[in-house]
Amino acid sequence: MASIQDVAQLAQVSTATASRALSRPDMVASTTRERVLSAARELGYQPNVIARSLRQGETRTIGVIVTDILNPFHAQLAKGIQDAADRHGYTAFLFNSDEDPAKERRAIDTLRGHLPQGLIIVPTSGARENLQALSGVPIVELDRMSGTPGVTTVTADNSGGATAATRHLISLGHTRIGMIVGQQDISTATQRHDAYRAALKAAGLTYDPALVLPGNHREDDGHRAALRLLTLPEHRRPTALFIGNNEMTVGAVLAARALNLRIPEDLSIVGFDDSRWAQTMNPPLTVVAQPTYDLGTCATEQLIAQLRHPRDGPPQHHQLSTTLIVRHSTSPPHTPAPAHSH
Amino acid sequence: MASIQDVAQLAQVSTATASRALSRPDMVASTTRERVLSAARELGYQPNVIARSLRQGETRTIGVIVTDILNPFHAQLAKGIQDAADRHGYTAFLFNSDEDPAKERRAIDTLRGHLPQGLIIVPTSGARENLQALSGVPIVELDRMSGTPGVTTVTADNSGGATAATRHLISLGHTRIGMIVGQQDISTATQRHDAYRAALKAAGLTYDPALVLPGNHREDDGHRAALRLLTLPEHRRPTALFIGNNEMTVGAVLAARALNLRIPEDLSIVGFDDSRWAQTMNPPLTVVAQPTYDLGTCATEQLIAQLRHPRDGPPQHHQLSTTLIVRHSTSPPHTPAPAHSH
DNA sequence: CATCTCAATGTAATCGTTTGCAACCGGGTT
DNA sequence: AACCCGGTTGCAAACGATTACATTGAGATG
Repeated sequence: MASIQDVAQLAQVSTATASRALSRPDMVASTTRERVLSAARELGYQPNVIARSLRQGETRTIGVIVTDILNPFHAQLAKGIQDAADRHGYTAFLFNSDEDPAKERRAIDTLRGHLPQGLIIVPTSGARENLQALSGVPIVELDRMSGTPGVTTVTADNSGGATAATRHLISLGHTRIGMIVGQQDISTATQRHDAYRAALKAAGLTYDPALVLPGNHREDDGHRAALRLLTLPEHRRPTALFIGNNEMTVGAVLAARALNLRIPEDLSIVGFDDSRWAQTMNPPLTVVAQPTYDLGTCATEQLIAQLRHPRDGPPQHHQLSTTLIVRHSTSPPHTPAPAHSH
Repeated sequence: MASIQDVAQLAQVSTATASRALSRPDMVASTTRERVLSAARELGYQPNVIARSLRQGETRTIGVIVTDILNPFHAQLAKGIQDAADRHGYTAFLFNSDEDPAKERRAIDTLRGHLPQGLIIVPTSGARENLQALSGVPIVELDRMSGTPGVTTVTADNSGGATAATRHLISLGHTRIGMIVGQQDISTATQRHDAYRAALKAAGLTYDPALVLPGNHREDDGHRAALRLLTLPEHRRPTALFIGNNEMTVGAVLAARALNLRIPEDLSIVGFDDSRWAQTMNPPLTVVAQPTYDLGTCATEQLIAQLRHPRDGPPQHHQLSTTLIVRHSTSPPHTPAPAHSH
């Protein structure tokens, strides 16, 4: 691999001038500049980022840690981040924590050695502790908030989305609305849960804890939880489910199918986060859509702005709006044969 | 960030001993070693990978370029690669070419500056040219083969899969089997196409070029192609479709639905590559499944083996087997009302 | 014509590590 | 007592870029 020494030698100048010709064109005479540039071209010279980073103390690299790259939601976040970073001349280093604090810790340590100039992270429940190892590096938390002090956050309007979802079900006439909620220590889960509860209350419906089950964000958690909710005795079984994340929604839909419940006739379902799957499943799923790709780009823009002009002020919190997309998995509840006239 | 100098100073040794204590424990007296290690621990020392790479000329980094991280197939490849790389102490640098040779070129250039020790790539049609910039770096082509000389390849058994898919449809009694095939210059597309053709021939069926349409691997290509095939006059319309990749299959299914064709009664469909979507769509899709994650890990193992023991022999070609999974999107053709008695 | 100025270039230090080589030391051998 | 040996350690040179500072030379100024 050609080094700048080779370029300098071929162009008959010192490495200093060669370097300047390439990165500070106006500091060198035009004739020499040409000589250097053509030498570089001839040798296929590509600057050694490693050496440059070492000298300059800046790597033009940002770290990215998501919890599950196989989840299309995260894949899309990652793509938004990478595209935006690329536009600004930064390289994004992508890691996976698999929702496991220990893996997150390892990712952070590996990252640290690479001297990232900033970090965008979808935090696990251990993030608050793990992130202490990275003091001095600007951090943007994406999608969730771990409560780490001083970090900028970029999230979706979870409350608004959950409120809209719950109101939608209420307006259709549902009174027994179940919810499958994510981990208690993940901000998105609690926000959605709180909003659901508030919306019920605002409509004068009672909040029934028996209709709310926790899950660990994965498909089988959704499956298990849905199975329990949907096998309650007929008069207590929820006629609608609001499910707190995309993966669990898949599990819940499959559980409903396994029980031979028709959607939406026997059970209305609203999921959180739109996806290819939600659009093409049968029937198409009513969901709260998030601006996923934009969440990624927004986080990146924020981070890079911060790298350019280091802030002192309090950390910022950006919230992108969500949209309820009504498809065909929701309808008025099917009133059971023996009319229940109050 | 604490450097090795700080550690050395705190432990009252030279940087040389500090370095050795950390990376060549047996070269230093146990008491000094302890002193250094505890100093390192106390300072939270994390070696600067950049400086180390510069000195050693090896970065313990491998580049990864896939064509579309949003495609679950590629996301899974990426995960397989990252997990395996991690196990061997390598860091994977992930890039996206978006199926665009120019972007692939840029990714390679960026990568080059980071001095990756090897590259795993799902090549675009321009790869053969683009890869010349990386001479000297071991390369493994994954999923597809660009024809670049000297590179190791790790692919799925496309021929076997396509053969099984076609035979399955034939054995059900279909005689007009259409195919939507990927780009001509991508090896997976041509292999699947050739096998399909051969299987038809072996069964004594004629290959009808009008039933074979090309697509660019994306959903809307599949949609468009399927629309054209399925609106052929009744007696020429295919009763079954074999579709050459996962994204296009989505488009084709949606096209069939738009035309109110029932699957499998009016149209049998076999897709290539399994997915969550294929399993949960209605009806569940018959597919040729690929060992996606394993393709990723296999590629990584191959690459790392090569880094350890540089080869001179001819490049190796590994092929992982595929499996036909029969679900409910395929059935015998529905004989039209006016019996077509031979 | 001496001096000053400024643009263009070169010299060499620097970033944090690793590592070849030399130095040192204590103990065994001759 | 001189020598050697092997285990520890330190000194200093790399790696490839950038950049503070020194140098050069040509043209402008007095």
